Amino acid sequence: MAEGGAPVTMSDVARLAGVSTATVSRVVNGRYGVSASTVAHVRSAIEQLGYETSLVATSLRRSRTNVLGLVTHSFQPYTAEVLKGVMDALSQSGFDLIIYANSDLYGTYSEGWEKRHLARLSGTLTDGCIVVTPWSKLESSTPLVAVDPATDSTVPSVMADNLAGATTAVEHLLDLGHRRIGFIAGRSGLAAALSREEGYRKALTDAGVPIDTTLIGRGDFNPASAVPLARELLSRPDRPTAIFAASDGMALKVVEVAKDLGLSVPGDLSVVGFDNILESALADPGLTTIDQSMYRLGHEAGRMLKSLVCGNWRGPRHIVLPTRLVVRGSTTAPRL
Amino acid sequence: MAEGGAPVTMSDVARLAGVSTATVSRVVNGRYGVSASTVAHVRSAIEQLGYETSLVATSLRRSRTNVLGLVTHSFQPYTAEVLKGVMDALSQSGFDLIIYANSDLYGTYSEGWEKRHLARLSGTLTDGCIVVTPWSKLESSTPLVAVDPATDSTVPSVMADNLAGATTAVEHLLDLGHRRIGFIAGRSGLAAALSREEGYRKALTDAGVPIDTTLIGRGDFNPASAVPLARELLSRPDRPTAIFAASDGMALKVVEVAKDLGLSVPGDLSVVGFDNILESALADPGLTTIDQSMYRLGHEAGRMLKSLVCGNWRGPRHIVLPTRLVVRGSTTAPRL
DNA sequence: GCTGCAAACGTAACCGATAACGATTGCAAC
DNA sequence: GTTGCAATCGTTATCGGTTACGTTTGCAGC
Repeated sequence: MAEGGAPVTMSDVARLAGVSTATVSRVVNGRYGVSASTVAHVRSAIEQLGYETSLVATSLRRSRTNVLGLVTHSFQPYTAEVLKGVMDALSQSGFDLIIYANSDLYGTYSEGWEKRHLARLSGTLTDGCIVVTPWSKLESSTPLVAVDPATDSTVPSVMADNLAGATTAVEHLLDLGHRRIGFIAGRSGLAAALSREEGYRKALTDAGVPIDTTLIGRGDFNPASAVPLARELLSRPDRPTAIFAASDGMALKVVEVAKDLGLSVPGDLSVVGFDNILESALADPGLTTIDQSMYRLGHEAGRMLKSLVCGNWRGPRHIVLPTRLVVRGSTTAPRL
Repeated sequence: MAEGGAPVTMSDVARLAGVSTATVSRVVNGRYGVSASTVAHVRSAIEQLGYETSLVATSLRRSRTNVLGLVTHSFQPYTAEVLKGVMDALSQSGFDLIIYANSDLYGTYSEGWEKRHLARLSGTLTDGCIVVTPWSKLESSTPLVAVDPATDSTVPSVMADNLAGATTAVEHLLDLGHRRIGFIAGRSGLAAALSREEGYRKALTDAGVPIDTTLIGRGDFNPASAVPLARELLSRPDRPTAIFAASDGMALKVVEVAKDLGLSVPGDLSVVGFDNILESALADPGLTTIDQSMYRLGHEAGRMLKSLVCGNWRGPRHIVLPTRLVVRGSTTAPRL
């Protein structure tokens, strides 16, 4: 009966077992004060009708639901990685996870989306939420953890050490002997983009290399945005010998453009990215990049939220995870 | 106030606006019968308190929630593709999507999981559900659509034409001149695995090539399961000149094993997969495969469920989507 | 036989929102 | 002035499950 009638409710069970719904509730929740024979009757009635408690009704009555939420506005590949991390962190914890996705604004993103849906879930359906969004100013009556949040986030958060990662990336190029290093930035206004640019500047400054702002292009993390920027940088007579892009997606586009222009990578141009997405490992040549494990971000966020909900979180409100330089074929020493 | 107190309810709004909750409800739902000035008052109170309707309370009271569910036991990459398809199908439809993921059994899958959670959601929280699971025997009081279901599914479903796809794959190898073609099967008991094996046998039979059962290895769709099978097949003195694997994940492992054994692909061995996952396009050599767009499966499932919920579905109960042969570098004519 | 106590179970209020219904008011038509 | 209709808004039952509280029952102790 895939298209059966009304769902089985607790009162259906109570009627069949000849008891009140209160007793059924006590049996379902394993509470004290029900005789063994009554428990047996009720259980048999539950079995017979195929009864399952309604998440909605329970949520409404109880303050705790043992369900955590995850709210995100889009479903990029990295979101899936975060998700896996969260699920592993919640594994065997007794918490289930609900991911709420809105259809109306998919693609045409508008700020405030998460806020609305957070309010619709928290306090009722979920005991707490993980928010994967670059925007901030979130509030909720239940605990919140933001993954990769905006700069001014007051909400507990988990993010990668973008500053150190970017610094390491550029230091790698400097160590190889590069001095003219271009940079393709991410969308301004995002914490990650800012820190990565700061890391670029810091590494150069620390090495005593003056910063040439004409070597900096403003992308927006969208791979396509890197194409015209790379084309411009690489068409210059005094083109850079290396380019650091604030994301792997943009970095891979840089490689593409370089090849189009007849430049070899890494022979004529070294390229470093940031993120370590799957394509980077499989690309030819492999892309040297900074690994920020989205899986780990999700895992930490899950761990943190779980503890926050249980009221036993003792760690810092903001977690910063280390990054790792992954050297592949896209970088080498510059030609003399 | 990220950690505020109790959530704002409708009666809070009603109190502040000096009206009853009924009036607030009418304003929220844009119903007729409220004076313009009252509407203004209520709206201002809503704004002031930051009120949002509770999904839970609405679900309990109403029969319709405009929320659809998606239940899956694990989060593979292909699940994410399905998800994207579903979300696009639901875009601008007024339906939101909830994905329910259980933590306790993540990894240690047990049958019946979906059934329990379907019961907890349907009839209350969701107006209908998409189920991504190889198991069947599902029931629900609201419409259901299964993606890639088991053989005996009575539930409306969407799946790829596995039989035709597999037949095409093997025909491609036959056309190239191969006659000794190995096969690595998927987990038995799954509809997809069965149909793909049937396609393998059909193509050979149609071509008048006798079936050598010693060339068939039983994997389980898990890439790792293909390793020992490939090793055995390729260590034989009369090793096959081509191998068709029931999934890309397994096919890529076959290529790895072949290389380990000093065989070149496609020189010494042609390999065909099934699925067309991202890695297949990026692998070296590119993997010839059968494209079954998980995105499209999800998209069709979303469209179907939406119509089923609205009661205006006129199509067939079971949708079978065509597949497409994608020829890449991993296949060529056998050496003489 | 009466009291005391605890186990066992039912009753009813409650969670937040909705909708059927009833009550009130305003306004126009006769 | 009265009637009728429609607009407006409050009251209340209701959804399914939980829980504080009250009632009944059984049994031991005096």
